Amino acid sequence: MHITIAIVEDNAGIGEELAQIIAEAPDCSCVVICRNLQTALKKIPPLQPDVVIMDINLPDGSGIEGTDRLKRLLPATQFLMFTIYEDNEQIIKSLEAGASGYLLKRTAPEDLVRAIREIKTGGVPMTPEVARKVIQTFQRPPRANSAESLTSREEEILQLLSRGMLSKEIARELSISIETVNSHLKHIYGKLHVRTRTEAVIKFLR
Amino acid sequence: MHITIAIVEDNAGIGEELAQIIAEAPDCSCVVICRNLQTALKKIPPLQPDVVIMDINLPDGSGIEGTDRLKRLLPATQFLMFTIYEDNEQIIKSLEAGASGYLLKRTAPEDLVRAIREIKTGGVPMTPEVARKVIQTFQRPPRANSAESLTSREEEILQLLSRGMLSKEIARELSISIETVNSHLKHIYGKLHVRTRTEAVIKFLR
DNA sequence: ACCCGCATCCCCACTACTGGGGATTTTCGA
DNA sequence: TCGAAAATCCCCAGTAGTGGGGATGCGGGT
Repeated sequence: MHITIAIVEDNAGIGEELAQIIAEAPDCSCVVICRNLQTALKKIPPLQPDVVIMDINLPDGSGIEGTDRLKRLLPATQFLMFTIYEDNEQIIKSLEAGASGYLLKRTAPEDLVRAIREIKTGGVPMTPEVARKVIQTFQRPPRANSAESLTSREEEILQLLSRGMLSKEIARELSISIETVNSHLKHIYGKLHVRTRTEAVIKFLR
Repeated sequence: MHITIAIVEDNAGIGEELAQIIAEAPDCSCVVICRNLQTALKKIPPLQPDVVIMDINLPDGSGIEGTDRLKRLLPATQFLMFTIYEDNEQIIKSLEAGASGYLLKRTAPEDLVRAIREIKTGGVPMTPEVARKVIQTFQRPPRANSAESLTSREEEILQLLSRGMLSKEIARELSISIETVNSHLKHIYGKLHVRTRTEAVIKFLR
């Protein structure tokens, strides 16, 4: 089960080093090293590698953008980000673009090879810190105490609101008049400190 | 560096088995086994365990709800879901409730102990399949056949829309007229098959 | 018995949004 | 270079939403 790998990394030294590490693994081989996005977009698609190791900081654009473009052309290829950035923004954007793994550049050689094998077999190689950041995006930030609590009726209406229903439809659903719905909405807006239903829904959906 | 563990599991057999596995690890000890949510909510907080192993299917409620409640009382405690459910819904809800790990019940004993150590030291133990499902929630689902793709300008406007901005504000932000914004909105609604901005935002926020 | 919060309903004026129509210029790929 | 798609702007009629105001009745607690 041989794994073919493409590297996108602008720093020649690091690129060589990665290729070296990969070459030493019996089941892996590096098929190309690209120093910028343009080259990557041209050379990688026809090679159809199993895995692409992608740096984020590239001279002619972001590796995230590159991942996004390449993933559309190569849906079966796995993308492993390899970067110094460990902020939430970069991590999440990478995943959104289609990456399935995220390593920091301080990763040890043996861990890199392990990550390549892992991503190929359906795993999600990430450093523990990165994984924590990812799952934290799911967790509700500590409830803002500025938001006064809604009554049960108000919550019920907010729930329906967040399904995209019009006031008219909510009124029909709850068998009350539209005036009442709008009255509840006024109170909801006041408590959530928003001015439109869309803002209210956004807050509700976090 | 001893790790104290609480188990919430309604099935007596499985609970005992877990406790047994934990007892065999030199650095772990199980401080309590709870067979339902009510007991867990009463007995676990004063014990302040390092890790809680939580089943999802409990006789008097969901382990997800239990995690949510307990995590508020024990923010430093790590929650490891241990369940047969591997559908997206349960996984995501668990993470939202505050869980930091998610194992399936077919996990081997040695993997369980490894997961406990991992979650304690800031990692995110998950089976590869579960991890894939998690990161897939970030990835644009393969463009729904019915949903035509938005142009970059349309996406940009949808982005601002999802921040709760009025058409007027979007126009000012992008230095274009409100008519243009509304024109883009019409196209967005058509492509997303919605009739209001709130619905569009809901779809955009998934 | 009284008050207060909640839910209900109503009115009004104003603003914002929706959904038709059409028009022009710019951009970009075949 | 030609044409299609995108982005820009405009008008209009109708609908929906926002933000004031006030009113009634119900139930819980002091």
